[in-house]
Amino acid sequence: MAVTLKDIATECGVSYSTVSKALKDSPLVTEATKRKIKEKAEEMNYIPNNSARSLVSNKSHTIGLIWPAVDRVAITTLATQVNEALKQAGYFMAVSIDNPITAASKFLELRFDGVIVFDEGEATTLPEKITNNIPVIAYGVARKLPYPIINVHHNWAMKQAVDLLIEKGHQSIDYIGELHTKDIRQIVKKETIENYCREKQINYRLIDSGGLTETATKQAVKEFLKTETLHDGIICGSYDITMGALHHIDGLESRKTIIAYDNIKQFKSIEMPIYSVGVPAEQIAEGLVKHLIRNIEAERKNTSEIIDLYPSLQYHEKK
Amino acid sequence: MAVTLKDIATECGVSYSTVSKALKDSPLVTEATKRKIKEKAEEMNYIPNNSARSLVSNKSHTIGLIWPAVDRVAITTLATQVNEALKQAGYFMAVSIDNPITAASKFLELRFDGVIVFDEGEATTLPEKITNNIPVIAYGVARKLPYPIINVHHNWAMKQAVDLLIEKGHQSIDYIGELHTKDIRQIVKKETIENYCREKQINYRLIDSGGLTETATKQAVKEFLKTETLHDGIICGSYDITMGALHHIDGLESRKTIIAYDNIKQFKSIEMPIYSVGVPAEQIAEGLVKHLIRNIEAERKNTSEIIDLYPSLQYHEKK
DNA sequence: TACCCGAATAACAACGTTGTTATTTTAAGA
DNA sequence: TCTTAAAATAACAACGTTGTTATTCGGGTA
Repeated sequence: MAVTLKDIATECGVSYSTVSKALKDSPLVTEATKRKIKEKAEEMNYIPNNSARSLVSNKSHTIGLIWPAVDRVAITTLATQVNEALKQAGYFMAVSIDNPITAASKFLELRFDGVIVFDEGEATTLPEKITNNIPVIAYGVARKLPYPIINVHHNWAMKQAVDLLIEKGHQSIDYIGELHTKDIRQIVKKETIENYCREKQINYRLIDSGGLTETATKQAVKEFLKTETLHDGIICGSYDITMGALHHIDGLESRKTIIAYDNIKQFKSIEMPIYSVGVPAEQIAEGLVKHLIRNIEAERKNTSEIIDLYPSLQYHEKK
Repeated sequence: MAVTLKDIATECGVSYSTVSKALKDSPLVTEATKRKIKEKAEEMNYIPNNSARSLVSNKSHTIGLIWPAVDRVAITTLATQVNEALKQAGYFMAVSIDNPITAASKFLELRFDGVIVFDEGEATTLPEKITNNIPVIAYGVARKLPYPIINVHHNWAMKQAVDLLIEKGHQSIDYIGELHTKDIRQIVKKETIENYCREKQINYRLIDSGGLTETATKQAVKEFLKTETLHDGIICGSYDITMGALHHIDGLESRKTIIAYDNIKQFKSIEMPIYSVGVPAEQIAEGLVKHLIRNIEAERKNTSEIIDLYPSLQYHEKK
């Protein structure tokens, strides 16, 4: 069916091993021969067989990304960045949106070179039976795993946010975010606010956004405002939550300081200036890829390390 | 490194070909031997090598999905459904969010069995050089391609919507949707409204949502309402656009009829009852998978056919 | 002219499977 | 006990590559 090295060899009147060498620019083949072979290969639309290559070289130059919850906008940006970073490093990224164990098993069967997991807590833990056999790196909230995890330090971000509000003179803080959830990211943010505000002896309230979407938040804040008013120092748990809350915040209320948590850069077309805190997706992607590739190339066993990335504050004004 | 058939064979004191047969439950091996081998394989954590299998059988039982724009919610639902349908049919789905040509070339090298493309028009057309070598099916708006495309007939949907509004007695229609875009889906919807309303001699206005998001629509409709008012018959181009528009529509205005275009089923927690029109994602997924698998198994060449799926109207009320 | 050396190319083994063919083992019948 | 057929298992070729080893082919030198 498909064109093989042998077909090209027959066509060019050389042996197939010469074709193999020619196509990978080996110095063992004359320039003239190489040129002829390459032309012929192009003409015949030769497509290398990765299965055969992988069989002999034990390399597929493909990385599997396990991404069970394809929704969040922030993480979509991250996926794109990871794809880019991997491409740069000479690897192809194949995503599975299946459940983590199924996905990882298949990646193993396909002899991919490594696995990246968008970790969502317990349900996305890969068993050692799998992780003993392939380099893995996770992205998520710090926890003990048989493979490294990159942690964007949500609590450090929240502390920075609180510190800024204090510095700006706010004595009372409102945190708007998802409170009733199993999403570990949201839990960490919420709990950090609680603990740190107590520690700093600052008043705080937790306002449930009722979900991670703009719509949910808009509705929730509307309800909240029926009986209470918002404080001037506000921390929002995500980009979408910020957008939802902003429906009810007058752009001219310059007393207010709003800090949004997120990993994306563009906070554009917002009426009032806001702060954001988080690790840029690009930086996370780079970290994931760098660590994974290093482990692949060193043929190192997975370790339990936790790799911390520290968020930074940014100020956004409508241009 | 990894455990192979040979390792299991040595361990069990049989030949590797017997192990191969045992593991796939061939009747050529005694039950007792099979049991012993299977236990040993499990114990040794044997993971079949897909590269080797693929090399000899020319099957990888893997389908590549080309999905260059990982964002829209509706299409996320579809991806999940496609994954499910493929799994049901015994195939694994690997997604690439890279550009279509790169993705398809890699799928070819990896010797995947077929390709599904979420078509976005010209930029996502695969060249025959690729499509001559692997079964392909696209999902998008009907157009001539060297491979089949499943078309959800946006224009038929829009016509149904207009017909319903006419039937309900509305003489003037507002269409809220993305007007300035290269997204062919949006263009088709817009143009169908224009042409069909003219044909039916109905007044219509096109209101630009300024994008496909809820936020953009909310803002756009707000602007619009500063100088004009909405008609009672309203068609919204998507789920998110509907949500955006609903911010400005009083839940009690029962004179109004709102029809939302989308392929998802859940239009929940909406204040006022609305209609929706579209082909359910599940049905699209089923169509894609059925056609693709059929072509794979029949080893048929790709054809240029256009496969139409017809949308249906649904009524949604808050429960 | 015969010899040798290096350059160019060819031949071959291996990777881990599957499916076909060959060999061994088992048990039944005489 | 021997023969024979069937059942069980073993051996082998093939899939398309890569990397190593073997062979061939031209010169240049004696």
